[in-house]
Amino acid sequence: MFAHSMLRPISNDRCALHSCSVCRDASPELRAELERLGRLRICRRGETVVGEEEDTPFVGNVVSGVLRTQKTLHDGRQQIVELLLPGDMFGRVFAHTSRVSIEAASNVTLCCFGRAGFEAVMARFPELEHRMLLSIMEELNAAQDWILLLGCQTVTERIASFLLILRRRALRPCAAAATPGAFPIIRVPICRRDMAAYLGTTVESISRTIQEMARRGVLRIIDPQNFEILDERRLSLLSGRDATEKPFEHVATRRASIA
Amino acid sequence: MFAHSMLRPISNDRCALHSCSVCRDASPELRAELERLGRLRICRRGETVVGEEEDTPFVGNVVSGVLRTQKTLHDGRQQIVELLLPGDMFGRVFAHTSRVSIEAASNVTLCCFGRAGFEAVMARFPELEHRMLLSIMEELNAAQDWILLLGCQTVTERIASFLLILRRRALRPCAAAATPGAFPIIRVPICRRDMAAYLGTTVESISRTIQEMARRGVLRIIDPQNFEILDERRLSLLSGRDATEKPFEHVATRRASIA
DNA sequence: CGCCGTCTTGAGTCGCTTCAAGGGTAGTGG
DNA sequence: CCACTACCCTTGAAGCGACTCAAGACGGCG
Repeated sequence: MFAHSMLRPISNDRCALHSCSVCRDASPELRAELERLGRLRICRRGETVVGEEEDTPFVGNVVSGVLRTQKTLHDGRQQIVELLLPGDMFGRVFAHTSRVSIEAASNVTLCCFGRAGFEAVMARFPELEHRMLLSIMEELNAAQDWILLLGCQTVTERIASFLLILRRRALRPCAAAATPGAFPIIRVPICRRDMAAYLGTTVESISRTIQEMARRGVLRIIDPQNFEILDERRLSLLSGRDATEKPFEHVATRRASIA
Repeated sequence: MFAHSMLRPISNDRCALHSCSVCRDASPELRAELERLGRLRICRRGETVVGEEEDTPFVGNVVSGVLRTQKTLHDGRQQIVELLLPGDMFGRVFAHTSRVSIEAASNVTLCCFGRAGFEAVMARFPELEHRMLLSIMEELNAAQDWILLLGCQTVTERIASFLLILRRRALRPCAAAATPGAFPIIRVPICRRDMAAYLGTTVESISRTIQEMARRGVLRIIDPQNFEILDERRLSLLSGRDATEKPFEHVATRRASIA
């Protein structure tokens, strides 16, 4: 499996992520250490980077493209647990076997560090271990937010939330350079099948819901992966997470109306 | 709110958790430090320990009882994100505002550390920071497993999984002393409403499903919180996570039959 | 060109929620 | 001590959101 991938020293092709992820604000010594250890790797869409319940030979971060981490039930049902965009880290330090499979949801470029080597650097640079702690806490926050989404939101709300999350990420300073000035455009970097596996629904429901949003003038479908947001306010309301909503309707009915 | 709680120095009532959680295997100096900092606190069922989006004044671990961490949508829908049992830690170090509300799902005893003080100890004892990293990674694993459960399992599967998870926890060496020899009995430490909010369903569905399991001889209902497992094999099959299931049925239909 | 994967759309079905009602038990106060 | 309230759990009936199944359009690639 690894034989299919390209591995080459980072020195030839410098990692562009100095301003993101683990390298951001790192002390010069630490950064030098990481650059020495890092190797660029290119994977094609669909390729498996680390298998479920497999050893984790390396950790790293996404340079370009999208990685998905997913779990599979014995009968074949799959759930995407995390989408990793440029700047995100993948792989678990100190975890000998992975609890998820990590696969390329698009063609990706990765910056990989051998796990053992990375852990050795962590031991020598407490700032790196601290940074990892914060990074994993952030991941945990995102996971718990996803639990809320899957546990008590409708398909419409999930899709609206997802689009808004993508939008927020795209507007972050780090990624802004990649899409200059294209504010009302949301680019979904994955196919419907992955959206469905991430949002806990089906491709058909996603298709129907997005078409319905377009019919109501919330967005315009440029092509299946690109949307122009026409009414951000309404999209936010559809997400069920709008702060300006009536604060408390008094105690819970579990489902919201689709309005 | 805090005025309702009892706070007293741990020295009077020694924390019984030397063998669990952060204190386990800690060096004597670190343990002394933590004992100095820790304060026992008792909360009655329903009490809020830390509110959503509030400051986190302390972190700590559960001594007895059950804590729930939950998120609330603006329209009142709630989702329990985590159940914290004896030995589990609550609160986030380095996180100034909590992303969840932490509430007592039963009467609980907590061992609390002031957050600032705890962080100071972490700075002086790298072993503590490392231990926290591992602990949060474990939490992340659990959260991602819950995403799988909520994203693609039926209500029956969720309930069976939940019961088996409780069972596994009860059998852990740490907790085993508390329930000696009562192997086939599962005690559910929370009410139906909390189960529903944790499993992403409704009290009615839970009630129906459990009654159905009893009718089929999978378990016997001793009382609403206690069940005797009559057919663990079948319960495991119902959970949809049995390892001995046909490994691959070939690609995914999203829902499983209820068999 | 023909195959394959992706996306869309329609029709039918069903699992689960919603709504409604009843019994049981704990806690409270007269 | 006993009403009285409140909450918890259960059960039934009805409705609906989302899934399943099926078919067709579109586009890329060997």
